Amino acid sequence: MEREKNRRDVTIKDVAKRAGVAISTVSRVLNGLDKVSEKTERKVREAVAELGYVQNALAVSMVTGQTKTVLMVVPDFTNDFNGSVIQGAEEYLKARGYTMLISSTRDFKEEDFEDLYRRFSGLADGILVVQGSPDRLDHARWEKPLVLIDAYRPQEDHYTIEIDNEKGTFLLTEELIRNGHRRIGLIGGISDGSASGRRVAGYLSAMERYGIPVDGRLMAPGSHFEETGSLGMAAFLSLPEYIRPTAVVAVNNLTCIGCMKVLAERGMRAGREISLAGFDDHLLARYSVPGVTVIRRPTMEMGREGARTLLTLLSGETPERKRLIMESRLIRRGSVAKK
Amino acid sequence: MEREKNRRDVTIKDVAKRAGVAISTVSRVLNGLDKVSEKTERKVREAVAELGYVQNALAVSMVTGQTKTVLMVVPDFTNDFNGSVIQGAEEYLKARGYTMLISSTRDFKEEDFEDLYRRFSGLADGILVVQGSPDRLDHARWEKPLVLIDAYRPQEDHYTIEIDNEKGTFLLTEELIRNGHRRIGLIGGISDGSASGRRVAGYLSAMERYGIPVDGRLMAPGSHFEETGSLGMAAFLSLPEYIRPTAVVAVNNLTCIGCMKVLAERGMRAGREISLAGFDDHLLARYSVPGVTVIRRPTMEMGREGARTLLTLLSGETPERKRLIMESRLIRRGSVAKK
DNA sequence: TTGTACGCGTTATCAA
DNA sequence: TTGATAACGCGTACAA
Repeated sequence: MEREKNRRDVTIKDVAKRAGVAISTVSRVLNGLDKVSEKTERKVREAVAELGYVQNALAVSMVTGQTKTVLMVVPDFTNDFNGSVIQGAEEYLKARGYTMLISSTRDFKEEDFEDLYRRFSGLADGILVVQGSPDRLDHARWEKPLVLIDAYRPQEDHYTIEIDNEKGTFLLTEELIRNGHRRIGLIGGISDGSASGRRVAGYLSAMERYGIPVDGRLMAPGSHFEETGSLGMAAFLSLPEYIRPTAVVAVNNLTCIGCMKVLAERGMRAGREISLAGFDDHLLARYSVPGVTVIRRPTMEMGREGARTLLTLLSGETPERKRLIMESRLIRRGSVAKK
Repeated sequence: MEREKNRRDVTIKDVAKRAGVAISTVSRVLNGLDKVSEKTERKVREAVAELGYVQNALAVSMVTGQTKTVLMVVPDFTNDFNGSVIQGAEEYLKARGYTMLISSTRDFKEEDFEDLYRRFSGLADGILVVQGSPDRLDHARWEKPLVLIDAYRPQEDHYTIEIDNEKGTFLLTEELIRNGHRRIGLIGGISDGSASGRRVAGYLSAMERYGIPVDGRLMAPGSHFEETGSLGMAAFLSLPEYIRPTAVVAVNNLTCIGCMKVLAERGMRAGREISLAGFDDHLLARYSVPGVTVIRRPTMEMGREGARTLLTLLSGETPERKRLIMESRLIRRGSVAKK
């Protein structure tokens, strides 16, 4: 069935006729560019109000080449880290007259992004990507401004908003060590040169720094999924006691949640049978009893700064730096027990 | 600074020239409408491939009057109910060639929506609103297809995707009663004729059904925020013991979380010092120890069905019913103790 | 200071 | 089966 196209919306032409001026005059008033006499300006504004005219953004985009729209790409919407980043970005963009298109891409495969680029290149002025952790996309095919959030790009081939991931796991591991733990497990993480790899590195460097030999059996690498956490924790718990870690570092929020799930199922508690420290200050970390020691990232702010950087790029200016590394901090809670 | 407008993208004109045909012919091939000889079709496809032509969606929208875009409005992105609904909707839309614009509106005030309507009426074909709970917007100013998710519209003035909210709190309250509780508190909810009011109603009708007099001191109404939960729970805990509720129903996920926060702060646990039952199967309900008895709603599916209904509307057809009431179920966990 | 007219990339109508 | 061309709504040189 056909959708009528001509809703017979009020156009600039109608306004011009009503105000008794040319459409170019209306345009000038609307965009406040050239000089317009007060009298005509008033006439135009009245006509606009009376007719309830609203600019057709599509038509504007056609001629200006700008859409005033930003595309945001996230792995999914159910992860509260992503939700928070989106929130920060959306508020910033909206306040500046930008509109946000959004798409989720669980896989972050090269070809999925090719599709995205194709579909959105005409629709958005720029793109904001929250990078699922193992990621090697080069994004070279997207020719417009691009900002990556939560990505690790030491080669500085793109603008990025990051935190110091290595430092994060370093601090977590150190915190465990300082509480007397030596058999410390690491759950999740993939040493592939991405942000995830930095977290693994942080664990390793803390161990080395404190002279604790790393035991391969206490490392359960994997993608940043809940299941990685559950499997890892379950595996650790079934190790003979003399090997079993007394404390665990979970590499991100999902793996941390997976760990807690297993503990819950077995009637165990973090900080009692085993200590736990993780990334991101999610609901469960904050309000479970005991709370979980975590690295808290400025999630909302990361979204906001990503948006800010993108708009700077869009305005034709050059942001101060390619990599913006934001502060995160260690939050101590009861999940870490003295040994 | 000026952003160059002519990225000199490949246009349909370029393809036409390269293929040695008229642009109208290229358009026909692309849209597969009229008959085109195999030979010319092949020529056109080759030209498209060689030039890497991609349609300018804006220009298409200008002439067709359709944007193939849907606007989704949510109160915020950090609430995992919203995240899950978005996920369901976005996947459905994307799979059908639709693009999703998104905007968050914490307030759900009439005037904020007026703005939204204005800004997006030219940009989206339809709108999908996840309604913050106390809501009386009539949405009359939005003239295109509209679907409300998680709204209560007995007057059937809009298409809605709902669950039976009254039944939800009824079941939760009943569950507490069956476990021997009689002094049952209700936290959150506003009896304003919206979905929130139905939840209050469910509590009241369960109490009545089981012949338990309702004590006004055990009702802590309020908006669906975390703070309503914390304040309510704190207030209950400070009541003298002979009045204090032995169990509490939290009216939504945030209020439930607020309750748990207070319990955590005081070293108390749901199911021990006080029983707790709530709405929505969030992280904390699932994995805290003990888990929380909740009504689980089919969140992802609600998003999907909302999108489906909207696309049905957009295709010019009429959905089977105005109100789609989806099934939710009670999940029993340790937060409810026998009395 | 204001108006005319062209162009943005596409679809759709009408001829050929 | 194909081609030419008028919209779509707007911004903007350029002319007046």
